[in-house]
Amino acid sequence: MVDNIKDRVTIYEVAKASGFSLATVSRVINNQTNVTEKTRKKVEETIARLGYKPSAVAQALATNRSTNIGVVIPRANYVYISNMVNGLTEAARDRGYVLSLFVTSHSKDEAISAMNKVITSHVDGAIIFDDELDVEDAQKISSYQVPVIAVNNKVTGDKVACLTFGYEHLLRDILRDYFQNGDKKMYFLHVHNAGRLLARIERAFVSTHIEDNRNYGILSCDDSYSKTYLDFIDFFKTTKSGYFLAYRDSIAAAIINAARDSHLRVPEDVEVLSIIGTKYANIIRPTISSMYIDMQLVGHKAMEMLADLMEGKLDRKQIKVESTLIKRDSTL
Amino acid sequence: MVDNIKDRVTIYEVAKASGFSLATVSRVINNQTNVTEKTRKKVEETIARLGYKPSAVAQALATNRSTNIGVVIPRANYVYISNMVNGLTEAARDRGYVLSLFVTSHSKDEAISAMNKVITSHVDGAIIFDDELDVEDAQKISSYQVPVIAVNNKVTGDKVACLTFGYEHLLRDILRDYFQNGDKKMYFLHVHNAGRLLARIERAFVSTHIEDNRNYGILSCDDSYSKTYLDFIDFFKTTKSGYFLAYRDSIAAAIINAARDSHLRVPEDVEVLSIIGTKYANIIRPTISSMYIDMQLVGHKAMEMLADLMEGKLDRKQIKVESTLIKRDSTL
DNA sequence: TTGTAAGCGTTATCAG
DNA sequence: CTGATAACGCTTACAA
Repeated sequence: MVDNIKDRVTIYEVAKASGFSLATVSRVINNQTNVTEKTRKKVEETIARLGYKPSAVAQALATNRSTNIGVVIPRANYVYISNMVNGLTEAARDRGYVLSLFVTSHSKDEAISAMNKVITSHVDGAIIFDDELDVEDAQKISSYQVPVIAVNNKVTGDKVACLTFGYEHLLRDILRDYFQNGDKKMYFLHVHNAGRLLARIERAFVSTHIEDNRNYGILSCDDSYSKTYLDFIDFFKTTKSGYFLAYRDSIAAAIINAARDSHLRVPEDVEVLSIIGTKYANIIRPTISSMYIDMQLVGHKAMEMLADLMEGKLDRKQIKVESTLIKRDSTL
Repeated sequence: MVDNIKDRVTIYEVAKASGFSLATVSRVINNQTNVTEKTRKKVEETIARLGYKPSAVAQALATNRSTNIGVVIPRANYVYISNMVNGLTEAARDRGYVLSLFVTSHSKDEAISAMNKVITSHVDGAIIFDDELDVEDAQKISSYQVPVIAVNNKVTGDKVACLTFGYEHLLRDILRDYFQNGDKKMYFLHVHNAGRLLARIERAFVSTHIEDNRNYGILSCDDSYSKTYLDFIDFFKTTKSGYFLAYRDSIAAAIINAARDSHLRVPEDVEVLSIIGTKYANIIRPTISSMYIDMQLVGHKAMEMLADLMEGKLDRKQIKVESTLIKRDSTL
């Protein structure tokens, strides 16, 4: 076993113990070919015996590559973010990279400080999925020679590429289809400060209604299940029907539960569509129709783009992932 | 292979441009006191002008501290794990640490390889929450001078401490209480390979029943909503009542939905308790009674322990976080 | 095939 | 208060 009193074993000690030079040991570590099989064996044996592990820090300094990827996100525990992170970790691992997490907690200050840390951290590349950061920030970081993939943010530049989400198109289709066949007034659940994505979708909602000369409603709500539930218990005292577009499953569930508790039928009286659908949309009764993007896949794609960008062989610098409609029981 | 137009600005260039030495610039960077205000100003001005950011890699090599914490987890997108990770990131950020994520995908090989990466990565400490890793692994990593907090795994050692979850106690209380007042047969939902925690809880379930000379059932199920739902649709064709303990909310929801679709009443005919409760337990109808541990808090605690351990001032090397029962509508 | 030695960008220990 | 200079652990020409 390993002696745990002393400091880490270094390449020097391996060299000395094996009777070879630093360079040779280094070659063995890095699987270089120009080493005799005999030498390699001996060195590997001493490495195993001493329990030597190369220091990624020293390697990074020497090679100017850290094999670290920075990931900037507002929080780690939103379902769609953690799904993306999981996709990223898998794809990163397959390529030999390690992820470093930088969370911004939805504040601009934290976001700026996160960006600075990303730069000092000497990551080989970064994935940024954060509404607090805008085009300038992404470009700033790339001016430090850090290739960046911006998620949900249209940015381009020398070492910057982006992966955006396509919701508007699908939303317009859904709305126009509903204009044909549906009869309820449509409401958009506005959440204050819920970010660019929701804002964009809301704009699409509004403009489609205006273009088609339709009446619509915007309802402000809290990004919390309980609060929204209570608000809608109130709302349904006077309003007895409607088609509601909610940001996430939990908000959609709040509306559904409030509707039912107000003796309204879903979807006959009240229809609900969740914009960011997760697997929970399928568990809640009635199941919630939703727009869906596979965020694990997004993670994989983003990592793939980043790897290509780092190697300078990324051709398409803008990729759009389209959402799909998953029709369930909360809509007709 | 590197074709960067312009390399990063280094401390050398700042020194040259400002007319001071490396040492002085370094002092300014590190906010040392022994620098004239005038000098500091000048240096800071050049730093800003050149856009210089110190290299964390070089700092790490020089100081032998990376300000990185390794986090080993099976996946990033389980709700309770991502909650813990979010707690960790917050607590880490407050202490100036950055998290590096190592995911093991539930495989022993990946787990071993993750551990090796943790060691090579030169992290200042590690948090391990992974069932593939056992006591030896945690001790091995700590033999590399890496302080470790093992979550959900009782380990001790020089640089190792642990944070475990208390479910058994509460479970026994719940069961014994039910033995007094309840009348249904209790079933435990066994999920193959769902890890140590569930296995431990299952043992407590069985032993309590045996001690009290009670009849019980163990049902094997898949860790998937849809499969479990179908299984229970089948199950409820012959069995018309029961008290079911399910690992997670989604499994509990599958039972509830299957029961209702089989015209059984919840909780009158079928009672369900979720072991790892999340916020979704409160959204599903009927709301799901569950045992609960605040995983974000666990993240904070774990980081706090690690910080103390790293500074050699951790007194309690074993901390147990007790779960609480949240009584909702799926049990009587 | 192997060894020597010069970096990589910092910090830290000395002197001055 | 400031400046040389030697580490830190590894890679990589360049030599042998």
